[in-house]
Amino acid sequence: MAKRTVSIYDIAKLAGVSTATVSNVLNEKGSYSAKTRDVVLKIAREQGYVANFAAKSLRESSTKTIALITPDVSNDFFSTLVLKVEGLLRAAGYTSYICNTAGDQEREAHYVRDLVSKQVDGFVYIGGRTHVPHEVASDLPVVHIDHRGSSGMSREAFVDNDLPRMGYDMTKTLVDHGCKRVALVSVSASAYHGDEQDQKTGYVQCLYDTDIQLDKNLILEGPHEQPSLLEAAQLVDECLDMGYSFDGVVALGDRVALGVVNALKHRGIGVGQDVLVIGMDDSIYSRVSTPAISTIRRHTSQMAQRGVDALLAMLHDKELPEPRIVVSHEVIERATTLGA
Amino acid sequence: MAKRTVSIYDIAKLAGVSTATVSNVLNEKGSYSAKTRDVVLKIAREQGYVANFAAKSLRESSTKTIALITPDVSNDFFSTLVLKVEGLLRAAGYTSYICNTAGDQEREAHYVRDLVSKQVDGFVYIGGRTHVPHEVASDLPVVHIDHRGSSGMSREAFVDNDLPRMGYDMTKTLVDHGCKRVALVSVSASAYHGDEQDQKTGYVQCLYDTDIQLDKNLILEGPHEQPSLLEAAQLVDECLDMGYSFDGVVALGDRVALGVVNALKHRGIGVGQDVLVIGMDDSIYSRVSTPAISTIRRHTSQMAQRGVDALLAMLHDKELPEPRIVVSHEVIERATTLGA
DNA sequence: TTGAAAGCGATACCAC
DNA sequence: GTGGTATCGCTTTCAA
Repeated sequence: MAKRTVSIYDIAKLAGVSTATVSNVLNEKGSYSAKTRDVVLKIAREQGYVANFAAKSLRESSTKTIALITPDVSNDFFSTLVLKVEGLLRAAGYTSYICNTAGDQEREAHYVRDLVSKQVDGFVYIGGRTHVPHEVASDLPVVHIDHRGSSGMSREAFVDNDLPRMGYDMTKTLVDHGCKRVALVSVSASAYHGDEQDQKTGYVQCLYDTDIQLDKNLILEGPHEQPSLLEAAQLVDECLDMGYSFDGVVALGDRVALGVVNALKHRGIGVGQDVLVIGMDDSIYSRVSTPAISTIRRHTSQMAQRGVDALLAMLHDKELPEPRIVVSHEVIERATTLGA
Repeated sequence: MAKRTVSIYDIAKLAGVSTATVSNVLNEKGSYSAKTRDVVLKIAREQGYVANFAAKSLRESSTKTIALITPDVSNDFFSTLVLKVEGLLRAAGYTSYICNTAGDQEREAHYVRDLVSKQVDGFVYIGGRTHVPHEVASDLPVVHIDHRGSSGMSREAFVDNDLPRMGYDMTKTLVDHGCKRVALVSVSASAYHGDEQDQKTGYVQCLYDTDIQLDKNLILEGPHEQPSLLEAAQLVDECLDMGYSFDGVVALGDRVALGVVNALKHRGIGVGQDVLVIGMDDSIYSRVSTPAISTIRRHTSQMAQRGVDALLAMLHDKELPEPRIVVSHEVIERATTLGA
């Protein structure tokens, strides 16, 4: 293990050739004899040579690196998307830089600056709601996946679900099972307050379409200060303590749904019988629950694929076929709406 | 928003000074008049100037970037550690590169090569078990947190828990509550087979110390092919189906514990009454469960802190006070050992 | 206080 | 097939 980092120049000297030739061999470009190639490769291996990425990207003004910006990697839904996007990018020869903003706009702005400085080739926003214009001299392509907001860049694409329809379908599922009083529970991080208004629109619309009277007391919205699980349980408790009742719950998020289920179980209310519950995102939380929670599957593979496709198209300066992509979703029914 | 990326040279020309002066102003180094500073800063801001990181790190041969290598960011315990380490490093002026190896040694080797090429200043391994010697010319400091394996680098530090003692304490907790037949359930990723042997040692030792006969039929070990939750449930089912019985379960991991709890509940066995269960890591899984699962808290903040301290010490070429750091753990009792 | 110029490591054009 | 050399953007030394 050499102490000092070995450069292309060292290889050239040891091999008795020029740096140009070494570069050619190492990158399999240009032409060189088989003998030269063997010598160069052998010496490079012996010396533990690794190309200096800084020099390379300075010269090529490209890093083959994409920044993934997400508010919360500990959120199962986001992290799934992040992992899928990362995998697809890797397959396309790009490295990903995963940035966790924790919903902090200032931190995000700082990140963006840093990333532009680090010469990333593009941005992918995954989840959340931010509006941090990129106030730096760059013209990088940006893709937003399940992300409300714009970067102000000229080359942007958006991949999303039809959120109002999602809220509609969740509500409709409960109504179809006979629910007459459907509550809505939503816990949003303070930084994203109002994050889930689109789903709420669908909820309201569905109630209207099915001639169910909207009851404002059944719209339970809370900030995301403690874990959303506890927050949700608390909202349900408060609602019931005040004497309101419901026979169905649309929970905007599986974690929220799990909190609701726990609170109901705790009160001896039959989840899946007395009260039906549906969550959102088909995350681990909906599956570990007993009873298992009905939810909305959002087709993350497709979202990741479409997003990466759009990004690659922009990176290669191709025509963008569709700047706003809508991916379908699907209702997954489990015990909390089907009963035992 | 300028189209072309603006360099220090552009700023210098516009400000009517030299690049050296611009560099000084921007880095608050050397000396310059207040007037020069104001002009330079104003122009830099107007032009949306961002330093080219590649050029900077090429010149300084330091990137102020640390690579964090972890097998599985979707594991709550690892991701907590990753986030804490990242936070501490950020506070110290370092950026983190988060690398998810998925337990794949080849992928890890590839990563390491890439990271050395990218001129990271150091490595932190978080979790898992790998032994990928760094076969590249570098002499970077490496810290291992809850990670079995060595990089072969000359400057290394290790932060860990006392794993045998952990297994011992888990088992002892159950025995202290009166358990006589204690099962051990372990689900390890195939890549890390035998990952949890250390805890098993403690389990065996505890049984020996408390005069409980070790029953090999109660040691349930499975590979981690499907989600460990299901795997664990299946192991429990198989064991019971074969007619073996137990009154306590040491589950090596909270996800495993949750699977065990679900399987037992499903059979109508009173968890916390008929059978006591203890998990490990104090992750989200132990808290979302009903009944809540007793577990081992591993003091991740302290692990992160000690690890980062060691890394910074090595980066600054200080004396390393302690190459092998052992962090304490703590038994957290909840409903699965305390009953309702 | 300011500036000219060398050099970090790799690439690529253009001679040979 | 091979090599000399300008170049990417920035920092830093040394002189002015």
